[in-house]
Amino acid sequence: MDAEQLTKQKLKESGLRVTPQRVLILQTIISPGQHLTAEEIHRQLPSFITLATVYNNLRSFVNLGIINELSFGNGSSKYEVAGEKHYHVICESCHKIVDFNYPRLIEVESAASRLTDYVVDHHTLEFYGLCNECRNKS
Amino acid sequence: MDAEQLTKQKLKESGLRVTPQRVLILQTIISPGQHLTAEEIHRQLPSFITLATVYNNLRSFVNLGIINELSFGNGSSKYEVAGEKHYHVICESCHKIVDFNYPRLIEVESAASRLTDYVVDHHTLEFYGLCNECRNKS
DNA sequence: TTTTTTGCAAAGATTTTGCATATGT
DNA sequence: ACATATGCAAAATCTTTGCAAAAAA
Repeated sequence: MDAEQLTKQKLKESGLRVTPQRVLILQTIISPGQHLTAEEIHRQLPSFITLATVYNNLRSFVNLGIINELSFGNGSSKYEVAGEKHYHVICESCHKIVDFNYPRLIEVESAASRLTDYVVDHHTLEFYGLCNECRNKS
Repeated sequence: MDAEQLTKQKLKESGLRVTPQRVLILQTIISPGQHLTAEEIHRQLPSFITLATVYNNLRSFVNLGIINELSFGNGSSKYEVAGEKHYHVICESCHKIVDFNYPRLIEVESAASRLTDYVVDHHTLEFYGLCNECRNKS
């Protein structure tokens, strides 16, 4: 089954109608290791797809757990396929994101639950630094 | 030395002019355990201080390392005094933040450096769950 | 044919900016 | 006096929304 079929199936499973817009938006995000902003996704799509449609669908996909939203300080988000859990390493200069596999920090999470009045159910861990290219530039 | 004097000293050390606006803004944030949005800070201040002035100064303070900015998905930030490093536990319902002390994850950071092409210099780790009050509500 | 989705343009929310005026040093 | 900060209103960003027209099931 090719990428288009997979995408369509994913939409059906989620109870969403299969529209060309959705198929194309999802296909753009679906390859692993991609982290795109709404703008970047929109730019890669044929021009009949509106930015508003991109935003609307990204929100649906996030709500249904098909994709993850990564929020940043500048007020914009990046999106990735939901799949294997992993952490992120982010370049402070060009904002490129790379996935990084490491055992989940479940004990730190338990400690957080124990030491605060919260029932903790997940956490986010992001590493910041400089990527190879940006290091060579400066 | 009282809070006002401490605040003024901090401003001078940072090379900033001591204006009443700055003293009041900084005093609002300075007590430990506080995590306020620009709006919340502004609301607590006398009305002669503009929201624009609050934003401008928050940015200066962040750049000078006097305070930390915590960014969120909804596009708004919260601010806290810079001081002892700690992690945060965030309520998914009311967004209340509580500080949480735990040894820094330096080895995970080294692993991130080692396993990616990045030179990592810091990380952020946030725990999400429900606070006591919100749990009792639902 | 019924319900959902799209596109458009307009509105929202948060944050930044330009410039004249006021203030700190 | 001089440089910097403030206030104001307007602009900039990113994202959401209302509603009529279009498309999916």
